[in-house]
Amino acid sequence: MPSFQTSPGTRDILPPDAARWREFNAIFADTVEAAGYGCIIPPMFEDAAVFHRIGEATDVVSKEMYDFQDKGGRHVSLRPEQTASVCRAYAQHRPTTPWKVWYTGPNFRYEKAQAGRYRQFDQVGIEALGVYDSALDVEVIALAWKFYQRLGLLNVQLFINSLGDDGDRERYVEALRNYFLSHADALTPEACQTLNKNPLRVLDSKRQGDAEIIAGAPKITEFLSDSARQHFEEVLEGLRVLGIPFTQNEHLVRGLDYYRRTTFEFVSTALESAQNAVGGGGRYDGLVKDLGGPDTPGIGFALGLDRTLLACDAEGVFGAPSSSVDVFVVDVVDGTYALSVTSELQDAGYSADRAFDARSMKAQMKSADRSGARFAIIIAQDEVARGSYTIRDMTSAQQQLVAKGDLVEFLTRNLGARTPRRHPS
RNA sequence: GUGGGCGUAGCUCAGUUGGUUAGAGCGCCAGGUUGUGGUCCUGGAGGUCGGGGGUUCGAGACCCCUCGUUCACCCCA
Repeated sequence: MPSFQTSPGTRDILPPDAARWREFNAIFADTVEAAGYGCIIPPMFEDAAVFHRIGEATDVVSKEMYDFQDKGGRHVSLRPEQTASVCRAYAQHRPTTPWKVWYTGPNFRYEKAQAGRYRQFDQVGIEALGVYDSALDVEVIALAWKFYQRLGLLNVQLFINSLGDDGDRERYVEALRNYFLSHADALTPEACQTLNKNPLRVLDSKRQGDAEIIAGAPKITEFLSDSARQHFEEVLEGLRVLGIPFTQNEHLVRGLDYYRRTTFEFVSTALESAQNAVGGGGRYDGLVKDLGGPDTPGIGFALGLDRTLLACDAEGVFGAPSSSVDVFVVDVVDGTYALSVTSELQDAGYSADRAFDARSMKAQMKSADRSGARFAIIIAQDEVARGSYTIRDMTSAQQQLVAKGDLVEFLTRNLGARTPRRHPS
């Protein structure tokens, strides 16, 4: 056993998996930037009070916060999500609206790890602030849907619900509380505890014993104001226009207290583990105001990177990219030729690797094979004397001599032209 | 936080009712007429059996504690 290993709920993402993560983020960025969302990078920790706005009664705040006092006595917390940070950023910088941003990065929750759940977990997401229009709800949901499609996921189901406005939500919660209290003897003890903290979340119970009572509970739809109801209808109609299939679920309440009106969740039906929600989001029209900013509507979603990749595995799509270099330089002279040839080829835009420690030609060829390189460039005394290097095509095993000054031209002919990525001047 | 399963080589795992120097496959390294990979053959390196305590003449096997991991609950992505 090694002396040190990763802390519980954290892990190393090694190659080639990390390359897969990068690809995941790149596809996400392409998808949402095409709709006008700009990248935002909020800090990984901030004043714990920012996150308390998520809701004191939520598990995320009451028992999962990674909070501590810093050396200056400030009470800070590692972010458990990024929505609150984005709203804090909006209140702090007051950008013009609509303000549409996207993010990626790790979040932290002190939970016990299990399949698809970690203490440090990555999410990608978008937030759009300053717009009440239901068309924005549709755009946000559609972008998540589009992204899943681009990954190749087929077995993702969209559940959607409306929690109404502030007043609707309060009246509904009250009605639920009364209903559940009158049936408290038939509920599981766990559900009764939840009832004390937040009656809404009793609806979320997966326990068999609660199913019957929940089925008879009042429906949110009966409490929606006319404007909230109309807004919701418009969202559903927009989804139909785009041909995005959805299932209305009146029990979808989600665990964060700031949600208003539209809430939605993406569930992978390919996942057999308990954590099968791969993404979720909704409107949070009061959150910016709660954080001391102007009364500003907002909507967004977050997708769990780890879970979405688990879903990809379950469906056999979006595998880790195969990593390979263009050429592998085998130098059995003294290693200095490999040094300059790899450098020269890299400057020309080709990826080139080599072996170290003056290993035998056989050993170097083995490394060349493992590197996945299409060509091995072999340099021994003979080649040095001739000023031409042996190039071996690793797939056909054909070899030929190429003058050392013609290497780039040879690769251009066989692999296509390349130029290294540079910052445009 | 609660409950169940599991910790033996880098990886996947064997290891008989407790009994000598703990094994295999894969991977890695080195050889197989010294200029050549992917197949094959031979050899080699690599383990304080998660850690600590206990029972015993003797523990990788049994007991306790602990740490880690995994699955589930709770909750969430």
